[in-house]
Amino acid sequence: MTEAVHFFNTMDRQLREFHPIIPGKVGIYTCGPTVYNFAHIGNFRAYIFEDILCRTLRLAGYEVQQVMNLTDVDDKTIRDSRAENLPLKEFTARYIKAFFEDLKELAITPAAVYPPATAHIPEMIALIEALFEKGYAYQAEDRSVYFAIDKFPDYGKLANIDRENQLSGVRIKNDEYAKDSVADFALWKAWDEKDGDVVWDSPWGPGRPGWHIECSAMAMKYLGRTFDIHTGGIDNMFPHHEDEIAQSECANGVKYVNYWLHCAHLMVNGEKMSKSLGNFFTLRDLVKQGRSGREIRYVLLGTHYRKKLNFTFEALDQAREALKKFDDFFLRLKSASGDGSGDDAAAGLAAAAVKQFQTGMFNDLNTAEAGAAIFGLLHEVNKLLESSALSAPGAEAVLAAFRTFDIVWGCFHVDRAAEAEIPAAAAALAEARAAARKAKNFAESDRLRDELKQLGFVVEDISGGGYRLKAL
RNA sequence: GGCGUGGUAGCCAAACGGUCAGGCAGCGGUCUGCAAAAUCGCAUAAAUCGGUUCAACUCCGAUCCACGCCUCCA
Repeated sequence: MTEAVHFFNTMDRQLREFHPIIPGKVGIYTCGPTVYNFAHIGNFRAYIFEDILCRTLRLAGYEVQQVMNLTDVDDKTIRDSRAENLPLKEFTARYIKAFFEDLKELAITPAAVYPPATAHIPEMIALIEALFEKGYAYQAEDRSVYFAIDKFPDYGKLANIDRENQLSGVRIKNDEYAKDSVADFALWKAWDEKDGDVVWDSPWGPGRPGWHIECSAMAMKYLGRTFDIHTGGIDNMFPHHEDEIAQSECANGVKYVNYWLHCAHLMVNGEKMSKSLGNFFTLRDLVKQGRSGREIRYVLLGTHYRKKLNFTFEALDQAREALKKFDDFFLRLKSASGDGSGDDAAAGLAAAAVKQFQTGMFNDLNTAEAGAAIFGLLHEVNKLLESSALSAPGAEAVLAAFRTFDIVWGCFHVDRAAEAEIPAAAAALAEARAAARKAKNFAESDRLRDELKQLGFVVEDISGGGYRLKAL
């Protein structure tokens, strides 16, 4: 059983109910990283969006097969590996490793497959051969192989690009191109000196695949000639995705993708964050500054994926406060020992909140609406806790709702295995403070509280004489 | 030049033609030895100018501003 979900399909710019090719199953292809550097959080905005998408589909009852490629051969990987005098494979391995570490830090659920481009050269060659047979590919004087976009009348349908108008102003160096038309893109790039030892044999001579063909070949290998969802950053829409469509549909004669979902940019100080502009933070930078993956995840999922997100440190501060609030809430729930008179109410509130949460997420991933459901539940249940109306069963119903939220949001960690370990020294101080307090020696108890703070712990008194010790 | 997106309170961010978004921060009260946490209450909106309508933040038009794609980019 699956529930109805709606997505905005870039192809026709409409909100559409999602219908998979095979009932109950979804195949998703995502353009992954080019592994020539550490990914920055602008990149991770897209990966978080895709993670949220997959998790939402799972919540709706789908079995999700996500494929994310690793572009481990292209102009930049070759350029930078040579600059460091490293074999390409060794160079990219470093960033592949870093990428997976970063995914883990952000609690991104791994895709089913991460196919590297260099392991799929034969598939790419086969695809180019098919394009040759059907007359869509040609080899130019520079020995590279190009796709002839004039042969594909649908070219531009995704990005809504009109070739005639498009090409006049921008590209003036027509004469420098060996290809027939300036817009034609490379399927196979003939070897040149700059490529060094990065080279494969092909029916057209030594060289390497063009970037676009990598994705087409791997997507259809793992998901079939037509699959459900293709995602990526909006800047990949043209030309990359447009080119994928051209190659794939011309080679196969069938529709390539049913739903295209594109994520808007992450901005910093009002400008796109990108490697080429140099205005980027890597995840590592932020972690080094004491920001957690959890906080960053919370910030990145807070804005609707089709809207630009302006990244600020203030937003990270806000995330920290909000998450702290939830952590505290879970602790109080777990030790709820009221009279139980509010348990039924809590269960009802939890069920309603889950429903609203789903309504939001299933409506084109409206995280803001889902968030309102989450905070609403927090607020109402806090009142029940305040009046000691909640006992274990009621509290458990609420915790269960948060586990459901976390299927998608992945940042609450209701059942984090161990709470931060309390060192013996801190526990002793807290005990001493409790004793001083009991003896109404408040000067001493305040002094001990300050000492605890030095150790990184906050102590909160609970009415009735108890206290709670929390890591700062 | 072509194509496209957006401008909501101090900050972040939704829905919706008529009734509350939500969060963070702030202010006042309750609780507390004092705090903290929680809780109750409060305030601050819809770039500008027109139009449609009984009614517009929500629809239409114009203007201004910002940003993106058209070239490697999530």
